[in-house]
Amino acid sequence: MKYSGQIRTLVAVDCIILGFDGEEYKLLLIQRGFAPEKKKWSLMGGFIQPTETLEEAAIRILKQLTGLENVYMEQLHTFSDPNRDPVERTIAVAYFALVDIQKYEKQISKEFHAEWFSLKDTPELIFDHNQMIEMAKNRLRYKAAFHPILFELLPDKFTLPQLQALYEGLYDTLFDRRNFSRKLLSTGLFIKQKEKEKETSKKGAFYYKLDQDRYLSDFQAFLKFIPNPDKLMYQEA
Amino acid sequence: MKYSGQIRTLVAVDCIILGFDGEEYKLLLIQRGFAPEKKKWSLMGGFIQPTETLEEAAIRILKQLTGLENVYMEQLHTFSDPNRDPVERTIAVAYFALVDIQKYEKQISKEFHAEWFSLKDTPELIFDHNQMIEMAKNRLRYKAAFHPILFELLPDKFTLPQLQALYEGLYDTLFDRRNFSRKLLSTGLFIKQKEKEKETSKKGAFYYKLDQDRYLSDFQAFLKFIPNPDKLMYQEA
DNA sequence: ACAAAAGTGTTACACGTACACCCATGG
DNA sequence: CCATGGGTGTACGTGTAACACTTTTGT
Repeated sequence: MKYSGQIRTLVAVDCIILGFDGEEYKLLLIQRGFAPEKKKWSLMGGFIQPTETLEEAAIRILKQLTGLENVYMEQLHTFSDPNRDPVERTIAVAYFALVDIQKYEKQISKEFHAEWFSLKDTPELIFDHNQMIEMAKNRLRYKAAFHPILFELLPDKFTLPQLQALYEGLYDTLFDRRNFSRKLLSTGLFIKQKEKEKETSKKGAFYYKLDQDRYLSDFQAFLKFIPNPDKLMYQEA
Repeated sequence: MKYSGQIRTLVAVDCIILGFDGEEYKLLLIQRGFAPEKKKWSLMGGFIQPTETLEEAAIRILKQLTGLENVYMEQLHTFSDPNRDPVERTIAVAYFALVDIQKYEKQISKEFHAEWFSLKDTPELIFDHNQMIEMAKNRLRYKAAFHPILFELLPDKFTLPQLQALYEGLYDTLFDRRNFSRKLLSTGLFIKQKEKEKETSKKGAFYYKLDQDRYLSDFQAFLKFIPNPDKLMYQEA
């Protein structure tokens, strides 16, 4: 039995993959290998398969095209302009992913004509992909303001200066060193390491690691609006 | 020209319509008129048509089934479990809408077997609709904590006690009257009216109206996390 | 006159912000 | 030994939370 009198459409998944190289935000793009718009830069994308969910499709596509696995990913928005794809009507569900750029930088570039671009200087992309990226940027800014999410972009060990550069880059602002470190450390999410990073400065900066347990349990901690937020539970999904 | 070798699927739109009757949050449901699950309660839904966007489909469906127009609506999430609809694979894009329950209460109920249910006591719905509602609840709580959005649920004129009940209902908490009114009035979003509402109390409570201009321009004002948020622009879409 | 709900004022505390100094190290 | 960047401490102001009293009016 089927529903009658209704149209069926293609459903695509597009992944916005963001990284941070220590100085600025990066976006992973590929050169589209088939028509239309062949050779033009594009988000990683593909069509959903009969037995998988959108999440599974996004994970599959990410792995196929980049080798990346176990990365932070969330559904962003579904795009549906009837003419967004000139070939045939296609609904596109956009996901955005946050990855540790160093961990994967090498293996990616060769195999699939993939390349990291500066997020501030994104080329013109196919279809509505530029719009998707705009939305992803906004979502990330929004979410990072309340949730400890940006650590997904850093290596396991990172320094406070690195962390600060990460936040400063996202909001295009400068933070006071002292206030920044106090605020971040007061969350109790970080474990100070004994080693120092000595590449970038003479004194060296201590490494920190994320306290994974607290990270997972405190992810929701944010609401100033509610008097006693401790008693409430929030989750977006 | 078409993309070859790919499946096409049905795409449905489901609307989660929320209201507030002065005491509690309400949810508008209809009795499904066709198989499967005929007669079971369901969200308002329908299939996307060839030349419309998802947004347009949501607006169309809302109007067809309820007569409602010009209401607050935003895309919530896209659901894609391969077996979520037993008849045939269907991707569902959920939207949630906030409506002034009084404005439309009467005209709805008769025509389409629609009914308001208490949000706290939602019946068992078809497919994954209960899950959609859960997500809508969370999204609303999340968003209302930072954005002046709940006014969409109130009539043009409303009192501070009503407003407080609205917030208390959403977060299932009690607020201090004095602090609450100070905080809300300090936003400058409200215009005090000369008339009072005298039904519910002896003294009567002054009516307020939303300052539409400020409402639209201050909608983004929220971020505590960033030192000088005035200089930044945020928007989710 | 009293009860019930609306409206306003004050104070203490916490948090965010601004700002100055000390520390460690490589050249 | 000095320049550079990392780390810590303190004072001030703003905003939030806790709390008590007055006002209005129907019965």
